[in-house]
Amino acid sequence: MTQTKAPQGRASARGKDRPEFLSPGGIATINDVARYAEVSIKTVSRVMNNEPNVREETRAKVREVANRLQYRPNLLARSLAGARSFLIGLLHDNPVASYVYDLQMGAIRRGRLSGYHVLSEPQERDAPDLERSIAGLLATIRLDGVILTPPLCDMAVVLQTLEAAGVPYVRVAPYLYPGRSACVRMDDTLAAFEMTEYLLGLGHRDIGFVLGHPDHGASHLRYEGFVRGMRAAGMEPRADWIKPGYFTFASGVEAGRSLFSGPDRPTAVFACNDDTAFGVMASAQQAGIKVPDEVSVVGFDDSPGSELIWPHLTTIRQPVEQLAHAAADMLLLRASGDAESANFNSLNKLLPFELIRRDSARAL
Amino acid sequence: MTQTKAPQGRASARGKDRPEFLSPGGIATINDVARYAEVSIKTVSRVMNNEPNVREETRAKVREVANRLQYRPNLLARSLAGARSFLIGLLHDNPVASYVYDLQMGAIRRGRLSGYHVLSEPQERDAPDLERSIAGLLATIRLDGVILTPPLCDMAVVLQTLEAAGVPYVRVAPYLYPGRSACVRMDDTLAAFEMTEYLLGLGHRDIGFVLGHPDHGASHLRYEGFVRGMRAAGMEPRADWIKPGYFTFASGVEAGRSLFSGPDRPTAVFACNDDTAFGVMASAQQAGIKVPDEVSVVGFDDSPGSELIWPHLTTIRQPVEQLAHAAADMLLLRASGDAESANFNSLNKLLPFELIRRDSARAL
DNA sequence: CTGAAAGCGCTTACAG
DNA sequence: CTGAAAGCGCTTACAG
Repeated sequence: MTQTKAPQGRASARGKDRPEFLSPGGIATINDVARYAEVSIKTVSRVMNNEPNVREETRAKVREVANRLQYRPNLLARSLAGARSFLIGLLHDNPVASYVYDLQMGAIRRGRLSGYHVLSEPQERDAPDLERSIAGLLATIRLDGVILTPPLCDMAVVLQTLEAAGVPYVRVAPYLYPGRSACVRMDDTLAAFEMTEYLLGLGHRDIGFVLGHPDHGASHLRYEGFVRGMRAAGMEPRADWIKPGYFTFASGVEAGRSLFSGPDRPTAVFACNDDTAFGVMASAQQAGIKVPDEVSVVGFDDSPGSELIWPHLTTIRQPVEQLAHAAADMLLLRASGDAESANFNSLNKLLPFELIRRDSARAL
Repeated sequence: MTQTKAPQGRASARGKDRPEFLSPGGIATINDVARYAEVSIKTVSRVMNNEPNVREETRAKVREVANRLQYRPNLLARSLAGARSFLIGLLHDNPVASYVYDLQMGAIRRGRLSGYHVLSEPQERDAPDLERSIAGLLATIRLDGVILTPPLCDMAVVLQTLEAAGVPYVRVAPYLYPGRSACVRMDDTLAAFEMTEYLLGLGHRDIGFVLGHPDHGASHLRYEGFVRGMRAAGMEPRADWIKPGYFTFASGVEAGRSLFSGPDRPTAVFACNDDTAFGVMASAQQAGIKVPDEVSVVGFDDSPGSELIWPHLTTIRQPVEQLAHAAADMLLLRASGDAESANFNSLNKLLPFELIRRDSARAL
């Protein structure tokens, strides 16, 4: 009963005789709480997990002791013993830092509501050992779920690896393999359609388009929206005004150079993302063509730079953080068993976008 | 010996009779490897951890089996049993997404070399329960180390909480409490000094300065560099040209509005970071003052926007990713016991910056 | 409503 | 050079 051992560090605190009083840097365990509350560790476990079948009086006592000892269940021990790891992974390979950052914050914020943590795992989609890398991650850490972002979310090998490991995943803004998994998206095609309508409404007829990276589904969806928008107005896009692009500033410069090379040029350019639009604007300025007086330029993303550039960029605001928040939400609901896992894969959430009118597009 | 049980999921695979053959989604454990290699789990453990005292022949056999079964030690189990968690935390509360993102990538990349993962943990510095939040994190997950970023790295309560929990930490770009912990930094003062010299070299004498957020040590260090640079040239900064700022675009606009309000205005403005510089440039343009023809503007950070804005921003490039890489390096060396933990707290690494001359500053 | 036992997949501390 | 035992801090499955 009366133990005289001095407080000890973690390594030496092994064995049945843990110090009677927690050492300064010592962290209380379920055993400490059980001992002080004079119940079994199973009862402590029940209280901490809000399980039923505990007398209210007992529950209160355990809570009080846990509070006093500042007890926090060890996540690692819970993971090892139980069916959940309280960890979700965010797999990404995306050049736009702000996009990845926002996704991450969304996942982290939703995770915190349920005691979950997020592991940010960059992956290189061209790496020859991509499969090994992901499979290794899943074997090393038992993730309760994974959020897959473009372009990884459209790679069969990635999906297969996750499925083989039996790890639930939600895809953000997927393009290929519809219905194969739970998804969270916004309607890229509709957004591009509306942006096209907006340009047409400003009187533009000669509209150029700069494609996005072909690996990213969004490139194709946005292009489709552009084409549909033109056709809905009885027009056909001019093939020589459709330029390749890679979601980069440089590719926007390149596209602009080509678009603005002769006298026969578009009065508006729709770039597949903001960085590309910035490049287009830069090349216009270099060519002495004024934006928006002589050419309107619009983008897609509402990235931080869009209010920095001059003139401010008209663009589409994506609910990036909310997408990841919703994805994490699906995963956590499933992990907690609240959701019907049966049709988990058919979940498909659509979030709204917003057309942000700034100064880079103007009536003809 | 001959088990007829069908492959089972994780939950039902408990007990001594694990399936003889791993189920499709099943993950090999140390027991599987030991059984197939006909050694004890301790020997497998030795091989996986590259410990000595294993016959080369035995080692090879274990390696072969581990490879065949695609065995990966379970991180959670290693953490629980051992002294290391293979997890490091990155605590941040910073408005600049690209800064946090780069730090994270640096930590992740260094971590991977040693099988470590990074937990990104945003914290609100003004939250009343900041201490509880961090202490809770540390109690929940046994982190092997924490990387502390500005402004959290200068908050006594944060340092105390980490120290009380006995978790080693490295501070990135700290300002207060020198020598209290291992640090990684660049010389903000010298960088600002050199930027000031550069402006002076261009013939500017009337130089305004926009301060950064007072919570961030970098603000003070950079201001100090500016003052020193001026004094080294025999000049004293004009007090009415020192404007408050908060590292934000809006505060740059505000500062610019004030600086450019009358005819008696500076010929150059040194903003404490890029976002602020962008704001200063915007307000110059609104006031009809041309950059760089009528006023030079320089920033600090080399953020993604600095090549987007027109004219391109002259600024200081910080080695952000490398800072976090170096911080993680210190932590991991310590965790692996290679480093002398004794003087760990006196480690202090200085990384080089670079003055990036672009187009926003010009000779008078 | 409560608890004793077994086990998660590893490492530690020892013994030989 | 190798292994048996105990333990990390929890949850699961079961018994009462």
